Amino acid sequence: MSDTPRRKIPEAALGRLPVYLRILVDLSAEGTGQVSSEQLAELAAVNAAKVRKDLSYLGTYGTRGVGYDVQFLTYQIQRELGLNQSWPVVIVGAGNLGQALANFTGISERGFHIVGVVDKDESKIGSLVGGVRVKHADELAQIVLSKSVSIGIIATPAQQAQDAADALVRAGIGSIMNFAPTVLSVPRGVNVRKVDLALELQILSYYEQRRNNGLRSVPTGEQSGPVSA
Amino acid sequence: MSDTPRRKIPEAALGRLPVYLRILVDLSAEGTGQVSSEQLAELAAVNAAKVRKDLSYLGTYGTRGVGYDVQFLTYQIQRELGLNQSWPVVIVGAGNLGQALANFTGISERGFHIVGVVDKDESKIGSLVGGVRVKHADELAQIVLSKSVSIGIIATPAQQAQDAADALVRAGIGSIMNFAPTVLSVPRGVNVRKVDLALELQILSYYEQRRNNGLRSVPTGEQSGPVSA
DNA sequence: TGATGTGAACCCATTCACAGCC
DNA sequence: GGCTGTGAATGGGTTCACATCA
Repeated sequence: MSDTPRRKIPEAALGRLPVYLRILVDLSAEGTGQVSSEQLAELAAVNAAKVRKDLSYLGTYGTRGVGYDVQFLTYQIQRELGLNQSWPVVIVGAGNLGQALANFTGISERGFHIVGVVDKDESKIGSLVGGVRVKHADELAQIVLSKSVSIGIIATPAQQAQDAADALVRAGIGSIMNFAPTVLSVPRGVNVRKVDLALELQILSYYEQRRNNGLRSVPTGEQSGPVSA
Repeated sequence: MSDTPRRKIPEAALGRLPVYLRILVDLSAEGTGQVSSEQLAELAAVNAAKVRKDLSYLGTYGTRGVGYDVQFLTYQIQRELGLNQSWPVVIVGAGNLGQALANFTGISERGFHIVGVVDKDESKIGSLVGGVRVKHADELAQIVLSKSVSIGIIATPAQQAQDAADALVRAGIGSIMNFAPTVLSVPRGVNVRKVDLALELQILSYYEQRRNNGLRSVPTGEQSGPVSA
């Protein structure tokens, strides 16, 4: 009803909205004003029917016989994703990854800004990463509270990830992005997303192994191959 | 057949195998020899039936009434994922992210090793990251060939990601992990996986927005956010 | 006419529930 | 008795195909 759909979007469709969004922003930069589901599908490397169904969860924003207005659709997706506000984010862990994340311009360009980076390691405290000074992990709660942070990023080693999660939850954070290779245990209601590099590589490894089995011999000399008693 | 299942594992199940694997490795380190589907499920935060079905794709490796042998199951998962060999990996892009990835110990600890890092930026060439010297992007094909690399990681800015992909494919690589916020276009048969930080954050943002809507005052229909002035 | 929006069909993934084996 | 392995049931996601409307 009305034009603010509060029904929830299926997880799978939700995961594609940011992809469409980015494409729309690019199209807009090129001066494109209208786009069809077919074109969007092409650019996002998915099926056109899927695009239409995904977008239909937002509301009825297309024009039959014409397509979608790029600007308008951009706005609607942003609003639905909550990107019409800039979310303050705190990063736990100032190692390689934490620093890379803090310095990653894509974050601030897309609706988020880093308001704090904390670490337990005294030698890192005080250094400047991503425009903020690294503070001690003990100050986490204080930062979360004073800056009304609701999204936390865990970029610690695996051993400290659960502690970091606990601290974030205790501080009142509602959503966690976990870069540590651990399954976090958090109370019901806290959103967690996991990004795991090694895990993704291992999946690639599986497909690559299959590719090679049909085509060529084993890539590395390391070992005799997948089969061989 | 029989003992070596060459049928392909469903994508969804495949994505969970590395999670089980990591848990098994941890269990083994603690000296645990046997594990039940129930315990594994608990640790992986999934349903026990799912664990059993997932593992059943590998073969019949459990013992009814007892559970799974940790060592043996570990080996079987590793073998199925192709992790009984160490895959050489090349990284394109030596910026913040590329450096963080190259220095990430989790990679080398889990069946992969970095054999090359390339960049177009002259100022980066020659510097040492992750134990290897950064070379010019022109040398990519030569590295891929001489080291039999089949997995490439794209850690460039969005604008250069497609070029990087093209170069990797031309050099004969079969699998690509894409960290750039772009939908890559590659020939059929090349495996691509995308890891997109901003995209994941935007999904969190959606859930966080919904959380706030039910619980606290809305971050204001228009903006003003959780912070407000 | 041309492209959206969507019921219906299809397909894959998850979960159930129990037969089978230790 | 206990726990795995798996058919069968369920549920979600994708795709089809067409009614609908600018």
